[in-house]
Amino acid sequence: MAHRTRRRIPEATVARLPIYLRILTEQFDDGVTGMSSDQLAELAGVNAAKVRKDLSYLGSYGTRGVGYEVEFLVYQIRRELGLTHDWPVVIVGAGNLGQALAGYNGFGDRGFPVGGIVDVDDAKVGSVVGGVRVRHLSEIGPVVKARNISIGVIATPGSAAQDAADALVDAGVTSILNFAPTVINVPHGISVGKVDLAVELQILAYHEQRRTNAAQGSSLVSVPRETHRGASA
Amino acid sequence: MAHRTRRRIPEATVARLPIYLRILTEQFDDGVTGMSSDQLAELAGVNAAKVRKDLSYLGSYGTRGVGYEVEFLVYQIRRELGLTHDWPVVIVGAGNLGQALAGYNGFGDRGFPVGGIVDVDDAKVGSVVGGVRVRHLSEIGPVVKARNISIGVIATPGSAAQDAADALVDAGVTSILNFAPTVINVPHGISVGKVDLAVELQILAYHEQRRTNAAQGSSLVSVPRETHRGASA
DNA sequence: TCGGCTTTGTGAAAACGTGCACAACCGATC
DNA sequence: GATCGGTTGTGCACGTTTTCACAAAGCCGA
Ligand SMILES: NC(=O)c1ccc[n+]([C@@H]2O[C@H](COP(=O)([O-])OP(=O)(O)OC[C@H]3O[C@@H](n4cnc5c(N)ncnc54)[C@H](O)[C@@H]3O)[C@@H](O)[C@H]2O)c1
Ligand SMILES: NC(=O)c1ccc[n+]([C@@H]2O[C@H](COP(=O)([O-])OP(=O)(O)OC[C@H]3O[C@@H](n4cnc5c(N)ncnc54)[C@H](O)[C@@H]3O)[C@@H](O)[C@H]2O)c1
Repeated sequence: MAHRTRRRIPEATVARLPIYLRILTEQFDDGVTGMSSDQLAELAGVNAAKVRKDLSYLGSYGTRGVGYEVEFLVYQIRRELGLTHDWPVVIVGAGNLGQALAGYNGFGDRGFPVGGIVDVDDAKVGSVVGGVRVRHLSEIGPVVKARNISIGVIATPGSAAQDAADALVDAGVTSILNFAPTVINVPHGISVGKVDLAVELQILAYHEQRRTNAAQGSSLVSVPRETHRGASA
Repeated sequence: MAHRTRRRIPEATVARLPIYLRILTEQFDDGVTGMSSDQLAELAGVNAAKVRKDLSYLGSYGTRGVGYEVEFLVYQIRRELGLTHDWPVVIVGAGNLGQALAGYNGFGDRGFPVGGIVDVDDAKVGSVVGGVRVRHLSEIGPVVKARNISIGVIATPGSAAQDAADALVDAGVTSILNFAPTVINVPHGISVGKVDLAVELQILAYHEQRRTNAAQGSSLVSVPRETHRGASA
């Protein structure tokens, strides 16, 4: 019987499964066939209970008193994440980043081969990067359809990111990974992931700043902030 | 009234402040001087109440019935994030990614100039990328101290990431941004951020897979991970 | 000064995520 | 076949984050 609702995995868990997967794959390649949640937790840098709860969403695939069979777990995680087949991606923007990504093997190696690259710059159209010929943005539709691509990567300047997103959606892509430092709007039902370097660095800066403030200031400080009046600054 | 403990901003808020900051800065450059939480929320793709609560951690800097003064808010966010001065970074690994990062202006433009690059490959040591000369990893200590660097970026292969992290920590760096697909161990008190391409793509693959499963299966609504924009408006 | 309109700031509730603790269970050993 | 050490799977309590909803507050025109 089909379940009434398809098992839904918490977003936080989905974000950790790829990490478990990578560790388990490495361990298996090293000849490790079985692991406990404690060992996996250690390698992943998380709590063991969290590992068990995460894995429990896949089903009860562990053996009490023993642990998990690595190969089987790899298979289950791959299945759950939809990694049983390749997901070709199309890259929009063949600049520094786009070229680096296209040439990066860790991309195709993990089941995400570059199925196409497009740009608007005629100087770049026609050149070959990472073994793929750069096409013009206007050809994105056929490119996407030819390989049945559903994931797009935006590597354009921020000012062109929304255009790129629109073009991707028009072409039929339903998931987007955005490297441009811009919030993009997409219709309902399209998934968007983002990688924003400046945000990551600024988060680190915040912690750095707290650290130094805490070190030099006395620990009892309260910030005497005024009620902010006419701060026309 | 006065809190004994230093104001602590929730991590989720810290992660959004850089986005608000970027939007506000752009708007200010476009001549916008005032904004309501609704407008900012629209541009940031989040809920307006969340914007207000986030900003309230900085203090009460809005004006009821009017909104926020953009320039003042920019100043306050920058101050809170510790962006009132530059944070030079040291890059470990001068390969494809390391060179792309070093040559990327959006890095220094936002207050994170590349203060040094190190590698172990003698063929790369001595060359100049992004205006900075590549030094040997063994010189990382002096490089870090010379410019009082506290943030390090790992752009080595995964197999060398832990070594790179250890070298960074030894050199005195207290925050690390890791681009290698490896979990790194660091002593207590060191902040670590990570950017993992494969993880992001695999999260998208999961949602893609659910979508297609749902389409052929029952009529259950799938909830995308991070979709913005209402259809109307 | 007043009242109507707008928007903030924030309590409180709901939703989500984490970690403890332990019963249930497995395999091994005697 | 009973006992034992070891590990899973999960109920529960706790912490964090999001969202709602509304009183308080500012602005403006009458
Ligand atoms: N270079 C890095 O190390 C780095 C790191 C992090 C983030 N980023 C971000 O990645 C994006 C790209 O960076 P980059 O260094 O590759 O820039 P780049 O200028 O080298 O490349 C941008 C490319 O996009 C193309 N382009 C412009 N408008 C387009 C459009 N509408 N459709 C298709 N292509 C279009 C341009 O022709 C160019 O080839 C930027 O948003 C940047 O902020 C770059
Ligand atoms: N290239 C990309 O587009 C891309 C994208 C995302 C993530 N990554 C990740 O970034 C990392 C680097 O990728 P890359 O393509 O630049 O690889 P790369 O092989 O081009 O460069 C790696 C560099 O690190 C140096 N190195 C090796 N061991 C070192 C050590 N112990 N200390 C200092 N330097 C050392 C090597 O000499 C080399 O110059 C990898 O972990 C990769 O998975 C790359």
